Amino acid sequence: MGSYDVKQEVSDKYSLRGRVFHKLREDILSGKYEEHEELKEVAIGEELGVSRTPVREAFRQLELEGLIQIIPNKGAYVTGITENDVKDIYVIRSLLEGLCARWATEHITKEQMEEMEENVYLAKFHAEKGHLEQLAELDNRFHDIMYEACHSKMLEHQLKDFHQYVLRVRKKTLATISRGSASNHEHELILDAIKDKNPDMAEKLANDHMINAYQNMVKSGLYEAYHTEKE
Amino acid sequence: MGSYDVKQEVSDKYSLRGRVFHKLREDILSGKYEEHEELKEVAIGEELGVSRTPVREAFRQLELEGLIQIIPNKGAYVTGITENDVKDIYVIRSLLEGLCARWATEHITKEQMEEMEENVYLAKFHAEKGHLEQLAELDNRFHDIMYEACHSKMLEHQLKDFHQYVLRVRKKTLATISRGSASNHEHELILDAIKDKNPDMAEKLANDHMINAYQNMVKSGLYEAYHTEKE
DNA sequence: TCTCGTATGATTGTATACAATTATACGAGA
DNA sequence: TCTCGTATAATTGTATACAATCATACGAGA
Repeated sequence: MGSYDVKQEVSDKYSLRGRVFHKLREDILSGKYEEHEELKEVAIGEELGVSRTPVREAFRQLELEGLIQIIPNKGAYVTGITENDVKDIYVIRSLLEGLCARWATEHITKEQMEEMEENVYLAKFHAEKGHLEQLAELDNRFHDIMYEACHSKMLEHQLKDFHQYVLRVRKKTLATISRGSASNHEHELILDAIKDKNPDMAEKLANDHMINAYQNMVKSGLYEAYHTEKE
Repeated sequence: MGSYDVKQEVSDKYSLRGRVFHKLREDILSGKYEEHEELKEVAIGEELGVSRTPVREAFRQLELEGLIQIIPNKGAYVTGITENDVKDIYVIRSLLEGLCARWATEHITKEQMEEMEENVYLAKFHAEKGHLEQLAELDNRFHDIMYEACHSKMLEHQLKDFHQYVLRVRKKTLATISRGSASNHEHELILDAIKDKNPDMAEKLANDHMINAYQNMVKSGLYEAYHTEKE
């Protein structure tokens, strides 16, 4: 594990606040709440069986993630995530994943390199066997390794944030073996570029990898099925 | 104002939580606390004359910003910001400001364009007069306009976050008239590229603008004077 | 002397009570 | 009927009380 554990993993799951935070984020991202809908502390608290305190703390975090807007002494209103937001995130991620790959080329450790190789090798196996669940897991892990390997706390933080943000959408996009297989092949190319100490190539490949992931998502129509808003 | 007011402006200044949040962020960024130093809720509360509740909520926000790390049932520890972090932020910002300029070229409104022109014109005046304070203010505003003009909630959010993050450092870098003047000239070039509907040029100029800002900061030695950590 | 377990204190997690603010409803006056 | 002001209710902001967890100190036993 990297020295910088992303927030969700360290302070969550075992606290009420963390559970509330994740539940609300999931609900907002999955479209349970209407845009501009008001979230009331007591209502959420009762629904989840907790008091207002953890709910309030979760609200503060959601606000910082841009998922809700808190107007002092008034209320909390969901901001939601639109199709355009997702598109924008993928373009931004494309740039940052490229930078990450570039920096990883310079800073990756022997251990990280070995885990990447193992990851790609294993993924190839699961792709052939049609193991979607494992494939998705390995895909996540590949990116996490690269985030850690880039040796930049700031960049790692940003990318993990975005990754979380689009996780639900992304999960569905990998739900086809063909994309999963293609994705893993792209991972392999990025890995080779890093091995060859070719930062330009690594950056470009990582750029393309994100764009491909997005375009596949749009093409496959899985994304539209997920979001049902009118734009 | 844009449709998406950044969090700090909406829910702060008038709440204890907001004040605590800003105070702690300022203290952490300015190096008041040692790295890995523990922040205790009651101590902070007493120091600022508030109860634990607003302190806790501020902690949750600081954690999400990556400035502190909260270990459940243990404590909150400052993460701080190193020279490397600042360098990374500027590189990341360089990419994102470039993307922002590109998108602004496509989406800027007539009103935003006019405000940009006015901004550059005014800044030229204040640069000649040596008005540092106004120059810094206009510089901030120029970037804010561009963030709004790019018409991407996500990108605007990210860039405003980073902007806040390095604000203290940046303020000092503009504290020389020569850089302020050069910076404004670069703004003018970006503005011209946007006016000419030349996204490639706008992107490249915005990239360079950030890199220049960072290099000037390093060269001038203002940054080293600010941070006193051993790396 | 060392180790381990227990007890005590400190600190955070959560719930609740109270204060402040905002929204709404209702009625008086024009 | 309309407007405005007041009263009331609802909601958030803050403080505090209590519960749970963790760290430390101390002493019993080997």
